[in-house]
Amino acid sequence: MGDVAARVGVSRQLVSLVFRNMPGASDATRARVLEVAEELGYRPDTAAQVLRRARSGHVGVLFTLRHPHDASIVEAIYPAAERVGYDIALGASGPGRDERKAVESLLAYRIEALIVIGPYVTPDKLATLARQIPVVEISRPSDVSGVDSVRTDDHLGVHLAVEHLHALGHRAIVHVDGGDMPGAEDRRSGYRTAMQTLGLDSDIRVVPAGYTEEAGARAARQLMTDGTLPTAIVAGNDRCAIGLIGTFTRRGINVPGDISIVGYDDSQPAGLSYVDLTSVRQDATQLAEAAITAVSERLDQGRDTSTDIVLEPRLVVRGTTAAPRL
Amino acid sequence: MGDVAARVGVSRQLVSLVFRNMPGASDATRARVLEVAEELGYRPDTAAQVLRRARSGHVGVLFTLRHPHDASIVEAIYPAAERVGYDIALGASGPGRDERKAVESLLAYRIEALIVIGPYVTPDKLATLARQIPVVEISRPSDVSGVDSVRTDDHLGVHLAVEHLHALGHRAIVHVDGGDMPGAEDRRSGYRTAMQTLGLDSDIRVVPAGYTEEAGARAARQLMTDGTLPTAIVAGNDRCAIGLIGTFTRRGINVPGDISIVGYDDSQPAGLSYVDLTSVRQDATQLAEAAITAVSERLDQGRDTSTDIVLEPRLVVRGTTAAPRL
DNA sequence: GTGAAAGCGCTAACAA
DNA sequence: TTGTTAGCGCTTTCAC
Repeated sequence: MGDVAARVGVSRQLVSLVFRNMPGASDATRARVLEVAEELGYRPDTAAQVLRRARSGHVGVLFTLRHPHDASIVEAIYPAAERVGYDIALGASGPGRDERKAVESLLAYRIEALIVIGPYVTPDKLATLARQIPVVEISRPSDVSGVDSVRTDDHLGVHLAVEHLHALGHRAIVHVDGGDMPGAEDRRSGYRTAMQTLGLDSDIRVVPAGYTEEAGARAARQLMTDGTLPTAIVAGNDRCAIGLIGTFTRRGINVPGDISIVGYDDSQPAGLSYVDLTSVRQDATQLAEAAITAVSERLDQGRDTSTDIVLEPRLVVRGTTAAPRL
Repeated sequence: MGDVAARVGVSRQLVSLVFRNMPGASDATRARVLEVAEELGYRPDTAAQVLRRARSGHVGVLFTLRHPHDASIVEAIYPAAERVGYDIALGASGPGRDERKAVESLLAYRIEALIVIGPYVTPDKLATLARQIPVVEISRPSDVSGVDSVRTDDHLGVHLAVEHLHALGHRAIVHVDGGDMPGAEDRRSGYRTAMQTLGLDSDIRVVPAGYTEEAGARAARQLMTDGTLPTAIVAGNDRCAIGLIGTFTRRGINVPGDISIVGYDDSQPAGLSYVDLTSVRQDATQLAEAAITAVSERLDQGRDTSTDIVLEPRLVVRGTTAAPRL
């Protein structure tokens, strides 16, 4: 930095101002500084900035690499964070890296807040974290005080799915659920109340599964073993739905001819031409923005009460749902 | 840190030693320091460490969030890096975050080397980078001097796939390729020479596609339009294979009954029960370890020549390949 | 717009 | 094992 300053013939703090886009330097000087910096290959050192500043300006994001929908959220977090002036520090967890280590490492970077995507952090761990920095959990209603949550209205989302199937003429609608994954409980209860509202109490049936293709595949096999298939299924999420479809199709059961299937998330695979899955859309961009907004409110506006932001889901009708065969 | 030292009744540098696992502190003191640190919630500040040390001890990893196989590699990089004492700084690129920004930000963290996973960095950009720090490219043979590369022998991998199909009795074997994606060129040429070696010159046919499900789906539609289908396909990668299978299956073409399909990567979806895809395995763990080894050789052993590490692929036979229908 | 001075939290080199 | 000293690259404050 000294080199740049010397070469341009200005002071070091002027160079610092320029790089931080602060007022105090003329446009000409600004341009000159940037030009010389480029020439010299100078780049401000993040570590030094973080060390010197009172605040690090970094928000940690804890995520797993396995879920396409989570990946979309991570992607959307970057531009959202940029808009409010925060940098992102990524922490991956998964086999080979437990989330404890990932969190420790993020904290060592002095992150000011943590956004948690995905299901693998226990509530009490979150509570401990929340005592140190603001924590926002995406996709799961947080029962932990001090932790904000951002999610879509899963109750309503499943309601939309069930209504859609009912409108097509289905009555035997099964819910293949997400077990204890984020949002699964709300989706289950949404299914139950929707069925009741539509007068289908006696058709209520929940098959326990999970948020993976393999869980969907297992549920499909179980349904086939059990005897008569339902005419429609609301799956816990898209991955589960895809596992169901793959398994049914392999056994000669046609989707949507023999059975209609609705997914949840409207993640990238749902839109693929040969999948063409009817799904409940959880907008990744909206979730990301809401999460960053929650962070910014805590950090920049001094909010100190928990918030639970609930976004509205939307049903995206595609080719895996049709009227039941008569 | 001062607090911890004071509380234990030792010097600050002793505390520093303990946290860096350096010799010079007795076991008893070590335990006491750790205990008090825990109690006080003390954690060494990474920014300060990086700033002070001559070397940052960080290796950057540039990746996209879209490919399951890349995700597996990222996961495997963590334990590999830990073993040689490096920390990982993740930089995601994708829609919402271009790789230029991602790289800039990693560089600003003073990373000592960069591992690039995936295809989106242009060779001349890599060359520029390689002048600043060691760069390792995973999955693609690097044509850029100064850039190391780690990959599997794609030529051989496809050869194994073609041989397997030939042994089952196939002759009309098509390659649905990966376009200009990493490794695609080698896979194409591997296909050609394998076909020639087996005396199937006249059956050689390459359909241009890409590394995504949708590219596979398009290729499948094109093959169906073209008239007679081949009896077997070697796909550019697993995602492409899955797109092929999905599209064929939807049109009533049975896999492997009507057509056998081999993927490439042996990524997570290949092993799913209802996919059960025969595929060429590229071991993510091995790739990750080799990449870290290459980094460590440059950084710790002073290697200054480029290296190109080629791992051996292995064919994993599953359910999407069978003898052709007579 | 400048220049001087201080210090973020840590590591390193050395002598004790 | 300890204390001392110095300084990583930057931001901040203040008087000019």
